[in-house]
Amino acid sequence: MSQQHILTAVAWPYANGPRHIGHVSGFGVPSDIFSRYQRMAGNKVLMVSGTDEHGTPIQVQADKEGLTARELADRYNRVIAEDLTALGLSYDLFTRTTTLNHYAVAQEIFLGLYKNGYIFPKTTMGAISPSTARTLPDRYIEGTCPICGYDGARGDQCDNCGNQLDPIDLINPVSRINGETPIFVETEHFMLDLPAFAEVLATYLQGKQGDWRPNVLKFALNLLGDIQPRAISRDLDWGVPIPLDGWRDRGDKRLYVWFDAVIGYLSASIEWARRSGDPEAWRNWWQNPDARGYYFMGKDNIVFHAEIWPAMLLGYNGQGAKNGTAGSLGRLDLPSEVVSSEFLTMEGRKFSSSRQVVIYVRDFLERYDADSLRYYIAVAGPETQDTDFTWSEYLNRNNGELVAAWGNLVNRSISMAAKNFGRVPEARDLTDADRALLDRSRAAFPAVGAELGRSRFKNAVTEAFEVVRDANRYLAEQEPWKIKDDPERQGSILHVALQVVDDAKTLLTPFLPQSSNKVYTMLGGEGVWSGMPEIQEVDEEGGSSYPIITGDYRDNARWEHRPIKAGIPLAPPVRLFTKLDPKIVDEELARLGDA
RNA sequence: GGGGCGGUAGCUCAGCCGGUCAGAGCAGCGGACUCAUAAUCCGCCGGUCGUGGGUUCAAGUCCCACCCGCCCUACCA
Repeated sequence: MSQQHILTAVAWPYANGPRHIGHVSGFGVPSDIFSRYQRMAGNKVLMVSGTDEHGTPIQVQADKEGLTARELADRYNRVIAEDLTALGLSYDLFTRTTTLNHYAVAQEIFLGLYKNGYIFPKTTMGAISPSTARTLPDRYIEGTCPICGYDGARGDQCDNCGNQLDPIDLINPVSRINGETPIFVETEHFMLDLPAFAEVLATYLQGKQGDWRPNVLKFALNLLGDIQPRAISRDLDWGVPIPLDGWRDRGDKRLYVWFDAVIGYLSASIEWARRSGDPEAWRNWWQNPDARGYYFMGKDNIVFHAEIWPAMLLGYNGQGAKNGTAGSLGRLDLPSEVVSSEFLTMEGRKFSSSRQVVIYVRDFLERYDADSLRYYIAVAGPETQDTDFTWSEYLNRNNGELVAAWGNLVNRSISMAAKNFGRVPEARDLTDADRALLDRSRAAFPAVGAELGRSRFKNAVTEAFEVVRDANRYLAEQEPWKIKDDPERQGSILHVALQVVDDAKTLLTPFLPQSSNKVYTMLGGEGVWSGMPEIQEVDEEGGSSYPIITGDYRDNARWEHRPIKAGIPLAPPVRLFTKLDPKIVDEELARLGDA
């Protein structure tokens, strides 16, 4: 097998509240399916992420709840980490942006860019709140539109006439946070010189032709058309300090949250290496021409991952128009692939926490199984276009596909064999039909694997399920229950069926790790088949502690057919999935807001 | 305002470079079977592929316009 180093960089969930199933359908589940497959295929995967905890929205939410930003971040960091663990997402490290390590790495990247001349200061006009002295971002200001007279216009745009606005032009501008009138003052910020990377970014992106999903590539290339310098600092006290003399100790200037958040991929890799006992190990994924970096996110993040983050890396490496030299970490690799998902909607509407058009991961998992949600997202999620989540569709998928097709295949095969033989029977004198099914299931490994390798999860899971359907058809045709007078033939049929169940279990492991582990055990497997993540409490330098997600994924799962052994004892099967009562559809719909 | 994505059977969705591309699953209808969480298997029904033009021997599949849904973005002045 290939033994390639693969970095799975998963978008960082924002810690201003719990995450809903739309969020995890965009970054969480796809990235985990991908990582589990890559590990099974023999590659060395490093899957990292964490909570994104800086920025104005966190501060605003904290003010609303009467907490400090840090307290709010602590709360939701823990909630999110627990939810992602419950979903079975196999992070090597899920950390957070408020660690000392992250601050240090983010500042190092800033300094590298600064020294190479890709960051410059600039004075602009900004709105601040007189009572708190905090800056108000444009979208937190509203007033009357100077163009159409609409009185609910936001500082950045009028929702009524669609025109772009400058908050300073609004008539009667007020803060959306507390209603007071903002004042406009000069403020100095640092800008990232994105135009200096236009050329090299174009070359980089052109090289991805045929590799990335076309919509992502087209979008990214298009951005280069009018690329502009972008502010990477904010007037805020909650964030990473700016590591320059005269700025470092200022309480009112911080790095822009997006600037520090994308650096998390690197800082988390470094933190993982330190915790693994080999502090230099991260370099295998970041400074290795044979390594590949896959970034998973929702479509709203493409600009940050396909343009800004590559530009930051290029600048740090000294590879932009102004050249320069690599910083102290050394030259860093750019993303190999940016895998963007579209958006999930909820019963035909946008997810909206305030309108209660939402189902949080936690609430979902209190009532339903993680594998069941993972399956829905894999087979019906927003992979290449927006898709709609409906409870009735979820019920149908769960009951019709997981329970009736796959769960039932496992159940009928094992219980028949357990009842009649008490063990895996011998296979003798295989017929053409037997061989056809066995060949077919074995051939699914390269086919399904190819789809997984290019992040086509919907195709992959559909193809894996074809094996399940073929196996059910095989049993219907062979009718092993009718030939009790010929135990040899009956045993052969059941042996074939169990072999294909075992193959299908392997093929479905990236999607359904928990239930696949059950099948593994039922068929006599020992040890851990597919490793599951766990929360660990770790200490920060200086005393405080925080939860991380990590896990031991050196498990037995391999992406290959394995012959099952005749004679292995079989017990009556346990049920893999829970059949849902149709009435849950109305119950869940009743929980949604009307709006 | 600019850019992007999508609009395919009742439902959820596949359809890459134009020519078995008109598909899958579910639902519905009719059969078979009983090992299995009344699960499974077979068959049938079902779409002028958002609208209107155009290119082509040939267009969901390319071009133009329009309608609808969604996403991103707006420096400086």
